[in-house]
This record gives sequence, C-alpha cells and structure tokens, in this order.
Amino acid sequence: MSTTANSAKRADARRNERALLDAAASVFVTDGVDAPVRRIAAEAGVGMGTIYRHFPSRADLVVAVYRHQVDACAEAGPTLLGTATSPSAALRQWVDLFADFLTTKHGLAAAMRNDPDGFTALHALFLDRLVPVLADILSAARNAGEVTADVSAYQLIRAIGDICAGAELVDPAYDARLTIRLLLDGCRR
Amino acid sequence: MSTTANSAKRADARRNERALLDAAASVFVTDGVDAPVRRIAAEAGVGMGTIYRHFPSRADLVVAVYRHQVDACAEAGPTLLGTATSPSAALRQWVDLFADFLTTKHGLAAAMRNDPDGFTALHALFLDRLVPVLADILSAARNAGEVTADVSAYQLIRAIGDICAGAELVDPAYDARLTIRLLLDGCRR
Amino acid sequence: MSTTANSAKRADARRNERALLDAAASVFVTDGVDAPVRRIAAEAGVGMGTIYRHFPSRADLVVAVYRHQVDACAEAGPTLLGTATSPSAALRQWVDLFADFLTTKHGLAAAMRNDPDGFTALHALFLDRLVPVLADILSAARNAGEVTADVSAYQLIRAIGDICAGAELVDPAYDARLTIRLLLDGCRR
Amino acid sequence: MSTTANSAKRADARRNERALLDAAASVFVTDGVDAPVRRIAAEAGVGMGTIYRHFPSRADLVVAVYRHQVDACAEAGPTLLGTATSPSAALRQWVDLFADFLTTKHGLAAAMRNDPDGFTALHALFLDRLVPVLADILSAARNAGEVTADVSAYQLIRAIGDICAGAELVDPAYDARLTIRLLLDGCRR
DNA sequence: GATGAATGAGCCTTCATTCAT
DNA sequence: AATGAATGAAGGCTCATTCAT
Repeated sequence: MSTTANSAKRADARRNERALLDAAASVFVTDGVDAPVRRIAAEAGVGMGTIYRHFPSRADLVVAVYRHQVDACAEAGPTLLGTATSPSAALRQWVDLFADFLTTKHGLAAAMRNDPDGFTALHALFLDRLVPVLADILSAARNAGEVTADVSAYQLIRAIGDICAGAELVDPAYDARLTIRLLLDGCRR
Repeated sequence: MSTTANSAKRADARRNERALLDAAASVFVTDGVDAPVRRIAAEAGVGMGTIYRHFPSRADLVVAVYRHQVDACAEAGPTLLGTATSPSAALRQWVDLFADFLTTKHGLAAAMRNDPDGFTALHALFLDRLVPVLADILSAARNAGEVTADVSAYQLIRAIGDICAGAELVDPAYDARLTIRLLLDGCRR
Repeated sequence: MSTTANSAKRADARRNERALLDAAASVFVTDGVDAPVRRIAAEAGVGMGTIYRHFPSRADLVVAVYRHQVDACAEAGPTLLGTATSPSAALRQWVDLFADFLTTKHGLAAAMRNDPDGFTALHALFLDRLVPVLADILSAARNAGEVTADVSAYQLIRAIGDICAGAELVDPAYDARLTIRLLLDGCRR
Repeated sequence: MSTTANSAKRADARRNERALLDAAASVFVTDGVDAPVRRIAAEAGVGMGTIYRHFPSRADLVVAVYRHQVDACAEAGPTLLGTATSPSAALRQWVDLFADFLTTKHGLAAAMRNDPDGFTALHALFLDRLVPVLADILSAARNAGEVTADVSAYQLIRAIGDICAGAELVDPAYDARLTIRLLLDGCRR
C-alpha cells in the first residue's frame, strides 16, 4: 500500500520492538546490561514474554540496541576521510566519534566486560563493523607518514574501547579523551 | 595490652582471617570478585558467619585481599627510582610492575568495574597508595625532561588501570603492554 | 444447507482441522500429549488461535486425534470374531491389535495417566467404544469355555491399557506382550 | 553423649528433614511428584532453600521419601518365605504387600512414569532393592513347581508396578488386585 | 567466636490463553 | 476465520544475610 508497509499486523509489534529497544537502551545506562528482564519490560510497558519473543537471548537485545549506532559510526569513517584536512585529522575525529559513542551515549562499553561468553556477539558486531573502517583510516594516515608506530586497527580499537569502558566510572579528574590523545600521539612517533 | 599480645582466642581468629584472605584471593581469580560468599567460605574451610564477622561487607574483603600487593607495588616506586638508569626507565619499570599486578596476578582490575558504588573503598586504596608513588616518579621524569605531556599521575594510573582491566578479555591479537608503551611514548613527546 | 454443502469458507477450515489433527498426532508421539500448544500450531502451519477455535480444550484435541484409530480398533472386533479359528484366538488377536495401537502407534496410553481430570473425555471415548467390542469377544470365548475367570471386559481393557502405558518406558528386558499373554493365560484357567 | 546423638547442631536440621519428607510424601500423594517445590516447602513450614539444601534435586527427594518403605518391602520377602504355607503363598503375599505399597500408600507409582529421565534413581532404587527379593521368592516357587511360566523377577515386578501405576486412576469398577491375581495365575500354568 | 542451617527475595524462563488486527 | 503478538501467572533456582546452637 505504501513505502512504509511491512504487513498490517506488524504495526504494534514494531511499536513494541521500538519501545523495547528504547527502554533497554535507557535501562542499560542506569542499571547495566545485566538489568533484570522485568525492569526492561516494565520500562517499555510490555509483558516479559514480549521481550523473549523479540529477543530470545539477552545478547540479541544488547546487539540490537547498539547496532544502529555502530552502523552510524562505521559509516562516518569514509566520510571523515574525505572531509578532514589530513588522514591524521580524520583519525582523530573518527576516534573521537567512536569514543563519544562509547562513553557518552549508552554505557555500551560496560556491556562488553560483563559476561564475555554471552557477548561474543556484541564483540563480533563491533569488530566486524568497525575494525575495517579504522583500518582504512589508519592505513591512509600511515601512507601520509602521520602514523609510524607498528599498531593494528584491532589493537587500537580495543585500546580505545577499554579506555572508554573504564571511563564510565565518572570522575571529573579523569579525562578519557586526554588518554586517547596521548595514545594517538604515541602512535605518531 | 602490649603490642604483641593478642589473647589466645585471637590465634585462630587470625588463622581464619588469613585463610579467608587466601581463599578469597584464589576464588576472585577464578570466579571474579562477585563470587558467592559460600564458595569463599568453603575454600577457606570456615563457616559463612566467619566471613561476615571479619569482613562485614564484600568491599572490606576485597580491599583486604589486595592491600598487601598494593603495598608492595607502592614500595617498589622509590626503590626503582634509585636503581633505574633514568627516571623514564623507572617509570617504564614501575608501570610494568603495576600492569603485572593488574593483569597477571589477580583479576583485580575487574573488581573496580563491577559494583562501582561498593568498591569506592578499593578505588580509594589504589589511589591513596599508588598515586603519590607514581607522582614522584612522574615528577622526576618531568624534571629530567623525559616526560613533557601535561598529564597527572592520577590520569595516568587510571588509564593504565583501565587498559589492563580491558585486557582481561584475553586475545592473543591484543597486547595491553603495547598500548601502555604507546601511551607512555605519547607522554614523552 | 444440503448434507454435502459446507460453504467455500469451510474448505480451508476443514483443511486446517485436518492439518491440526495430523500435527497433533505427530507431536504427541515425540513430545507427549502435554506438548506446548505453540508447537502443535507451528507443526500444523496455523496460528494458535486456530487451535482454540477448533479444539477449545486440550482434551478435545486429544480425543479427536485418536478417535479414528479407536474406531478402527473397534471395528476390527466383530471381524476378528468371524475370521479367527476360535473365540480365544480372536481374543488374542484383538488384544494384540489394541496393544499395538496403545504401544506402538501413538503414546496414547500416557495421555490417560497425565491429567486424569481433563482426560475423562478420552477415557470415555475408549470405554464407550471398545469395552462393548471386547465384551462381545470375551463373551464368545466364555461361551466356548475358553475363558473361565470372572473378569469383565472393562477390567481387562484397563489392565491391558495400564500394562501398555507402563511399557512406554522402553527397556529391552521388559516385554509387555509377555505380561499380556500371562494375563490372558490366567483368564483361561 | 547418647546413642541418639548425631552432633548437637543437627537437631533442627533433622527435624526439618523429617518435616520435608513427611510434607513431600503427603504432597506427592495429592499433587504428584511434580508438585511445585514451593508447595512442599510451605507444607513443611520451611523456606524453599531448605529443600535444596537437603535434597539438591527432585529425584533425591523422591528417593528419600520412598526409601524407607522400599526397604520394609524388601525385608518382608525372606520373612514371608519363612512363614507362608508355600512358596506360591509367599509370592502372593509379597506381591500383595508390594501392590499395597504401590497403590495404597503413596502414589509412588506415578513417580516412575513422569520424568523417566530424572527418575532413573528411583527406578534403580526399586530394582536394586526389590528385584533380588522377588527373584528369591520366584525361584522357590519354581522349585516347588508352583510357577512354570518363563518369567523373570524383573518382568514380573515391572508388570505389577505398571498395573498399580495405572490403578491410581481410581474407579470402583476396576480392581488392580484382580489383574495381579490373574497374572500370577497365568504364571502358574 | 564459629558454624552452617534456614530464610526468602529476586531473577530467569516457559506457556496457556486472550484479543486486536 | 485466521493470525500470532502480548500478557502474566507459575515455577525453578540461587545466594546474601541472619541467627540459633
């Protein structure tokens, strides 16, 4: 009937899925990704069964919550490489974006530290999507002589991930950005 | 009354405390700092009530478990400053020591990420004891012109702590030491 | 209105009912008669609401599933009485048929043990349909002097039913047929 | 201190274990062996955790509930063989005892039909304890020429078990004893 | 002081059943 | 009529914590 159609029935199902994603995102921030299923359901205003229908395992929910943002972050890579004044500027900007995503937005980083078994999926989402993006930027920067250290995109992205994960324990005296900047400086020479 | 006196009763109390510390240290490594109280008691061969008598809260136990090692790490600072070939060498060595402590030995870092509320005590132990030590080394290095970046000991110690915490998710392709080295390089220039 | 008419709509309703019966029969075998409604619906390729429309209670479904076979078993009685070499041979053959039905085919026997309240309907189906059949055979055998024990058809059919029900816990060392044979022997003298 | 002592502490623990066994026996009769843990705990007047402490798995509880009675039944075998007027009389009496145990006392038989996986333990308890007893009686009867059919003790005990299990669906028109008698008659000739 | 039995809140998960579409 | 999404009661299990012995 229209460009938005996805079968009549799915109207409320989609509404619920959306509500669940929003609720989960919000609850993850305050209570962590191990938050009780009940709380997420309550926050979303749905029954618990509805969570299990849409996201059979907790990992499914977590991945879904963050997928959009990971995608956005990935897509920004090539763009920045085109618009920044230099590859290293693109590197700085993309790393900032990634750090923003990690630190500011959703408490995602904590997700990766708890339950490392179950969250392989999340880990994979990250790595699969973002490592190639950073690899391109890094490669450009290296070709321009702006990065000399022998460091892989994987190594770098994990370092940044861990730094931001730790920074969630907020303390005005600690500035994750500064740490990241020092790290990038260390890559340059 | 005297400094050495500790009534007969105290003898097994002390034995128990020691047993609990050892047991907790061991269980923390395998099961994490959130390990069931029962398991720790069982490992120590004491009743659960005994844990609560000696360490009313989990944080008390965690702090006690790591205090010795934190002390050892702190005491190594001045020593290294005296024996190393340069302040920056001392910095490198001490940071390695600290990272060893964090990474290799005890899964301590994870402790700081979980339950950040309850582990203020642990956090404080770290900061109170180790920040001054690193500050001295850092200051010496700065005086020698070997560190130029505007970075505080607190900033640095947290950065290293977070990096090591993240590195507990073991992966041969990731090398926390390399990250730390790059970070220190970034401090030098 | 006519005896053959069943408006067009009824066509797929019937198809669905058939599909449900087949699906239920199949699922009952593998998962027992307490199988989740959802699984039956899925197996039949219909929605769950459709099950409830056609078979408001689980008992309705169970009864419907087995009615055909019970009928077939009932109809075999008079036939066997006509073809067998003696009434007691007919008895043996019919009891074998019944045991086959119970044991081999469908796990039906278990149905009668679980939820005895809700399965009165199933129980009734059995008794109403099969007891008279067995009664006739038994009576013929008694008249021929081939059964002397004072045992009713109901008593006998329940005994066989229970024996087969128990035999569903498969064990090569146990042979329900042997038990039934001994029981019939005991009826003869 | 005394012949009843089993360490001071266990006083209430034992009281609880006893209460649990009684409660479970009673609840098993009315609700079956799949009765909710919560209900058993409530009936016993203890917390749920107490059940899990004493009987980690449901099978443990079920076995414990019935062990006494199985023992009593087993011990009656040799006795009856000594006191009965003939081996076949002993057989009849022991089988009656066993059937009493199964039918009248505790709904145990149902236990063996549900959850056949988890109740291997119960099954084993039965077989290990009772089959040898029946085997002795059967052997005596066979030696006396009072049993001629080629039937094993295991075959017989399972047959009786299944018959009694089925008889729990009470119906005045059905008499499990009669079925068993016919079965024994069938063994004799 | 030490013990460990008991408690019970809290979480996860499954499914029968309803009902909006 | 059919669908299948949603609901929520029900039950299993784990552990932190208390307290009688």
